[in-house]
Amino acid sequence: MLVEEQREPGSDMVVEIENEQDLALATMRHSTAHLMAEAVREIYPDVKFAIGPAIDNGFYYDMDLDHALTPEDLAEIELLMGRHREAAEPFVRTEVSREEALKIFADNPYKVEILRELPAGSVITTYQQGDFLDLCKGPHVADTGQIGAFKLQSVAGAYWRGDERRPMLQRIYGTAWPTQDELDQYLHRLEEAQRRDHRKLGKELDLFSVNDEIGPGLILWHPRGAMIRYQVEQFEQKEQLARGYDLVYTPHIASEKIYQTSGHLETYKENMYSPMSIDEVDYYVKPMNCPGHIMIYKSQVRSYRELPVRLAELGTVYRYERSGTLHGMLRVRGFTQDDAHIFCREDQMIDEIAGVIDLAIYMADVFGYQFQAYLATRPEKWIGDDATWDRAIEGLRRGLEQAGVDYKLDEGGGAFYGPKIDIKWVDALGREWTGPTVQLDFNLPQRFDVNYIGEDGEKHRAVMIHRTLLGSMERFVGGLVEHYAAAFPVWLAPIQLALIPITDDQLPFCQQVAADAEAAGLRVKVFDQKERMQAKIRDAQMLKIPYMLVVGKREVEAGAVAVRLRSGQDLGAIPVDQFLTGVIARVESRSLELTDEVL
RNA sequence: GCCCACGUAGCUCAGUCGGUAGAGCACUUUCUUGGUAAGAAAGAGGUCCCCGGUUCAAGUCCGGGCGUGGGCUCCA
Repeated sequence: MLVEEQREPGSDMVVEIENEQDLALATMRHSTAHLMAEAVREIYPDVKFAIGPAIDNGFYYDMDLDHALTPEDLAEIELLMGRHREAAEPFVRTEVSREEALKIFADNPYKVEILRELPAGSVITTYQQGDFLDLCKGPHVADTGQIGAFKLQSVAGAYWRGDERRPMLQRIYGTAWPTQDELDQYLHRLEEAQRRDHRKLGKELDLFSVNDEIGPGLILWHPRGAMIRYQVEQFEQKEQLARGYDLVYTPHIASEKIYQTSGHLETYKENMYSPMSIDEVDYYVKPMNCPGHIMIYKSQVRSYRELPVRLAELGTVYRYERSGTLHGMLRVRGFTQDDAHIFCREDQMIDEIAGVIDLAIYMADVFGYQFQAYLATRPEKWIGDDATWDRAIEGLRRGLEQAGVDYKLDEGGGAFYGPKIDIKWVDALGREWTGPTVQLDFNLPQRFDVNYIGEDGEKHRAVMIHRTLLGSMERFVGGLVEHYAAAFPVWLAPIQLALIPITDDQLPFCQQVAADAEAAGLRVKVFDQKERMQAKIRDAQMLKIPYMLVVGKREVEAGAVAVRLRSGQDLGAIPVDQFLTGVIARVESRSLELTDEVL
């Protein structure tokens, strides 16, 4: 395993270090954090620094400061940083005893707390550049002149030690790169990400909204967004049926009895909404689909012959998420999971796991994502016994190998009730998204006594696998919007064809083509408003409609359409039949591209 | 929930020192029938997020609430 996570007091590098280059970059970024601290202290001598690690793409420093920092302050700090960089101040490393260090940093409660946690005899290092001295394990670059191009990005609040009961500190985020060119490229990537923001595009293309009066974190799917979701759902459901899953539906509310048995009222209550009383029994809106699926499994005595039982549901759940955590479609309070639970014998476990992974890879391929798998092992708090955990982790490992997937270990990242595989999708911008998860559960089968009758005529505990492929429809479609920058492949595009008559004389022909296309199952919009053709093309372009079919006198006479792609490419006139046949083929093959020799 | 910022027409945003509101797009009507990213004119459209306070006077200042955004924590 190459992943190494360093969490050193006072000099964290909260970042994956996989090679020398990563280390050099992280070192430079961490030094930039010190450079920033030097500048901040020059302006605000009373500042007390907490920790300032390197992170992905940059660094931050947490500080206790009475003055509330503004973006204007950041510009001033940057300016000072530039001067200290030009001065090429050497980073001087000094070893001191813990007692000496406690004296040096006596007026900084954060550094003192860090020091107190270190063993009494340990050797402490400090680094000084200019007249700024900091407690720090290092390493650092030789002098501030070695620091590349940087930019301070934002001020945010952050709890000391990430603990909401501790003081709220101010955190300055920055980014740093070896060269100005790389910095510019990074800033450009950030702009691109903003341009693709699903909240912005969702509004522009009329895909979804949230509404104050409906409530925060609750998504209203508009017709075009709903069409994308519908296509995704139909595709996935059919694929699951083909792979031996059975579809089920379970109620949105359930009595408290089931959540007592499942343990959710003990361990998950803070995420559940207040109950409603029906005939003097408390009913909860479901936060998870598992209990319902378990009751379906348990509705009859199961023989080893009928396993595995794979129950799938697009299950809508509601969870209380704290207001500050809500984010567009990516973090919401009500969402629909593409959930499934597989009940099987232990000897079927590896095949089932491999089967889920195979399906997950297929989904990634269809939507054009790269992916990275993680195997999450036993956390500090856990239930069950060693042997079961070992067999389960081995099962997941062999499932991954059988599916031929490379993976990284996420040591201790499993749930208390079982280990899991997480697959992260890597989108067009190289960002990771929550993707499929395959989770083994030792807890619920025991609580609900989930079993089957074996060949020996005895009861055996069934293995229970939770799995989701897309996660939730909200998060998945939100992610898709950003992945494709809302330029959806034809099979997903809410509107696939724009019919654009040049004058009203071509309107009847356009309406006929539209009717033919719709009869063939395509989604069409005729641009019949009283506007010039250029304006209609612009409208269609803004909606990112894959194919714009311009029809003038020449096309009507030829029984053709002039095909313009949303890329701006002009394919010229194509006979209507030939064009429709080509598009239908692309829809059926779920092609990610709009053209090839067929069109 | 916590820290910071923000909330003005359907959308994107102006609004100076406190003197009761503006643009572009979209919408409606009229004119225009135009060959690959916006033809022209007119009209309509407002609880300036909500509640309270200061003031002769509040979109503007102050307090509280709600919502949104950037983070912390958490997560599908």
